[in-house]
Amino acid sequence: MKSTSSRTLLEQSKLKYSRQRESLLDILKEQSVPITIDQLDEIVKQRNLSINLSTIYRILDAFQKHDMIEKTFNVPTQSYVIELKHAHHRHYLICLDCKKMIPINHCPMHEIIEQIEKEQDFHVSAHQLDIYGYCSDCIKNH
Amino acid sequence: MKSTSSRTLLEQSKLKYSRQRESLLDILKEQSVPITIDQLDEIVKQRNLSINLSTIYRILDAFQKHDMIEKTFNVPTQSYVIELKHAHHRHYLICLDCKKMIPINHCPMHEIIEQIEKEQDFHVSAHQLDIYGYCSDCIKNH
DNA sequence: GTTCCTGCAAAGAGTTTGCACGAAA
DNA sequence: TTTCGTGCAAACTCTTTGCAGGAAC
Repeated sequence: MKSTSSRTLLEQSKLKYSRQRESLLDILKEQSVPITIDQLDEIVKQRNLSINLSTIYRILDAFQKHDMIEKTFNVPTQSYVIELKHAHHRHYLICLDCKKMIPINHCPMHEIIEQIEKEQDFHVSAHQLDIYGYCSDCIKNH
Repeated sequence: MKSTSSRTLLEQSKLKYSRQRESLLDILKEQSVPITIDQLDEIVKQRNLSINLSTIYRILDAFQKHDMIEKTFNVPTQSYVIELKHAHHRHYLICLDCKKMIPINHCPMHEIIEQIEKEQDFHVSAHQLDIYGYCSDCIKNH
């Protein structure tokens, strides 16, 4: 399975091409879990891509405005994390010890949200759910 | 129903008494929904309580370490919010328009968490859930 | 040729820290 | 008397902004 090229993704999102935008999209596509802006900047530096940090912020803003990424808040590390939007949105188990993020495959919120919309006079359009605890590796080592 | 005095709450949490700590606890106890550090500072100023902002940060740290408050992240406003811990933890419907936070009375996560602990090798100890959308007032006005 | 993206440096917001003084126990 | 909380100012981190040059279309 070959994924859409970053160049095409930019076109589809009606964003101008630039080397910097392509590189950041490439990096985000490789990630299996969300990363911080700091980690993103680190990867950029490791690969000698030479992208200014303020440019990274501006590009992430553009990606967010064009609905290409999700920026959420990771409580245990107290930092923002970024991920490309997936066809089906994801939730994570977050280990309070090693800070690892483990995706949950199915979003368990559908029924709950239906119920809330019925009971409360509120139109739901999104939600955030994170679950904290300890992963099997960290439980073993204690 | 009279709530425990802030002075007693401090004793129970094994924190030294101070005028500043008592005042902040008093303010937090009055709130029906979480508030930002900025809003807390505003209330302090309105009441001429004269508490330095760095002291507010230090006191909130102490409260958090002693498990007296919850500090979460409010996505629509992109800011931290603080609330006293309740006997039963709460989740909120957050209006993307007026930013109002509406508490949900019952946490709907129990069964979901049980299922996750069974399926995945992960010990759950906490979770965060926020639901975003539009409240009835804001729907009316559009 | 026009638009808009980028690098750089500087500014800004929010938060933390060192230190001396003062209050609580 | 000892411990520790507080105010103040300065430092620090993360993020945003203005501007001039350069790349995309």
